[in-house]
Amino acid sequence: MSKYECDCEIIHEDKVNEVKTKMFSDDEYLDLSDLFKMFADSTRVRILHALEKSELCVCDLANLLNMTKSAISHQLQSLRLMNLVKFRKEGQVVYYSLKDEHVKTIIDIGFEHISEEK
Amino acid sequence: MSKYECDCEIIHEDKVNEVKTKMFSDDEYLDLSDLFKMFADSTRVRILHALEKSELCVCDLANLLNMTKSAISHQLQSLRLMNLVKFRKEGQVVYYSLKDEHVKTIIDIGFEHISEEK
DNA sequence: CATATAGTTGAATAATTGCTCAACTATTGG
DNA sequence: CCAATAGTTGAGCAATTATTCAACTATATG
Repeated sequence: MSKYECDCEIIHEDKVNEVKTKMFSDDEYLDLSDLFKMFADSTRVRILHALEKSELCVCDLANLLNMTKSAISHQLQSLRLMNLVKFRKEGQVVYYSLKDEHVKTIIDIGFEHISEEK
Repeated sequence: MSKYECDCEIIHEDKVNEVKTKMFSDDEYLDLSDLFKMFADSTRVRILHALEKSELCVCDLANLLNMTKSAISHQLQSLRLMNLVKFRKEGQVVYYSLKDEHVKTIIDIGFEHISEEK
């Protein structure tokens, strides 16, 4: 079917077919890219990096990043939906923290990559 | 200065100040989020995952993903700019491959994270 | 109960961005 | 030189999205 929508001939059919067997489903790539979208905004990555250092409330994050509570809260909702942060409520205050170690590992490798560019 | 733009009081000033000393510069977070933008689109992440399996030309990728050469080429330009892929030209054919191991590591941890959600 | 603060939420706006389309370059083969 | 194919590139369109704004809930305190 690819042949009908792609605007060129297969150059290396064997290689393409072999790679095709090793690829995942479209849904898995969509899930994966949705996950990385969380790291693809500097506000969210700053939130994640801050939470890596300490549990913080919305107000703390707003002060740290010099942004409104609303802006921070919106981003925290996205991060919650992607299972990257968890929270606990104590009175009026909602404390956020990282859900697991994946976040730290991903950010660390990212920093490693951009450091090597220089 | 934060006090004038943030719409709330600092709740935990000590924690916030401590985290502040551990944070990186705004530019570094911008670079980092730019890097993760490359993984934040399902087309690009499929290209990267395919190149992890084998060196491929633009035509191969277009066939594999059932997209036009133009769309693939545009994405490859972005990936080149972010130093994630390299290429070699052989006649009319341009072969792309991954530039280093960071891509594989980042994708692997991403898959690990979304697999654990189920 | 009234007030103040922490936080959430939905709509709207502005900016970003992925793909298409058309035109272009480069290389190969007749 | 001409035709065909691989690949690139820029403009434009459509869709996505980050932040703002205003209204809202929830909790604590007097």
